[in-house]
Amino acid sequence: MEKSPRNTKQRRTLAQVFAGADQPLSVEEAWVRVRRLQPRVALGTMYRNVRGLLEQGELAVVHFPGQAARYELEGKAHHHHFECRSCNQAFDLSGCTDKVRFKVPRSFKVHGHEIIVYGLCAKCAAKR
Amino acid sequence: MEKSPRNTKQRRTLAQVFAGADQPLSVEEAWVRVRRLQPRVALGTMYRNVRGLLEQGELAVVHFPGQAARYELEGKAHHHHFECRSCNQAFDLSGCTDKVRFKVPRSFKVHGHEIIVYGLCAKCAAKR
DNA sequence: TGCTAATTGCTAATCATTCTCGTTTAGCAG
DNA sequence: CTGCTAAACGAGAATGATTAGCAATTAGCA
Repeated sequence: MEKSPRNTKQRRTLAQVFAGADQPLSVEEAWVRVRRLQPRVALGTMYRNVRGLLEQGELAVVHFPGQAARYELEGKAHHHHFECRSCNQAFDLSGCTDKVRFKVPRSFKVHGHEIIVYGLCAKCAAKR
Repeated sequence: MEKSPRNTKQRRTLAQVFAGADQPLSVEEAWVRVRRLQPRVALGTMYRNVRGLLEQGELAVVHFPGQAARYELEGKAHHHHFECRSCNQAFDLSGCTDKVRFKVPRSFKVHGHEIIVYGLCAKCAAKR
């Protein structure tokens, strides 16, 4: 047989936090939320579980240049992200012009792509 | 008056290495090449100078999810990157379908975007 | 209810990057 | 050409994110 991931309380709480999140969370951001529901969870456990959920395909990574990795529930429609250069928050951008064609050499094998748009979010843009 | 960046030997060698590079280099990759021309350069100095050149607008950063930052000469034509998931090398992709339109809320201010295509490079794809 | 391997909490270790500090040196004044 | 001073250097310690190691817990099946 394969593996048998256990349904621990901290794993459940973590999944619950991501399910209730409206934007990608870093491990530490998630940790803060998890501890509100269940104090005394180790940060290391957070990393382990995030990795676990990631491998099970329940979470997806979102990388922002120069920042800690963030995660969100997998299975959303194909979308990309916006990063505010002022407050560093991450936002989801629905849709992606699928016309995106890149001049990748034929010999290369394309698995996917990632697009990050950056600038200022509404709040930060208003402050100027 | 402003600042006065000194024209040191290590700064010159570093610029020279980037000028001769055909792909984005991480600080450590650049370090290896610099030391071939000039042994006994400290890694910390590499970071300092990369940052300096970056601030002077002579270098541009390229971030690859989960990897150390890479740098390349600034001023190339608008282009994006390909990351090989097997050998982790970075390749330049010329051009960018400028039709790329994202559904960013009007209130957001867009500064730019970054696209990363990932998969297998020619060499790694052939090994399968 | 009991057993055992998966999981946890805690701590030490790693990696990339930045910082500190005493020493060297670019580049201008004399 | 010689001196001076702040910028830059080298070496190593410090930081932040993430992973690994290990003894103590515990989920889940017999």
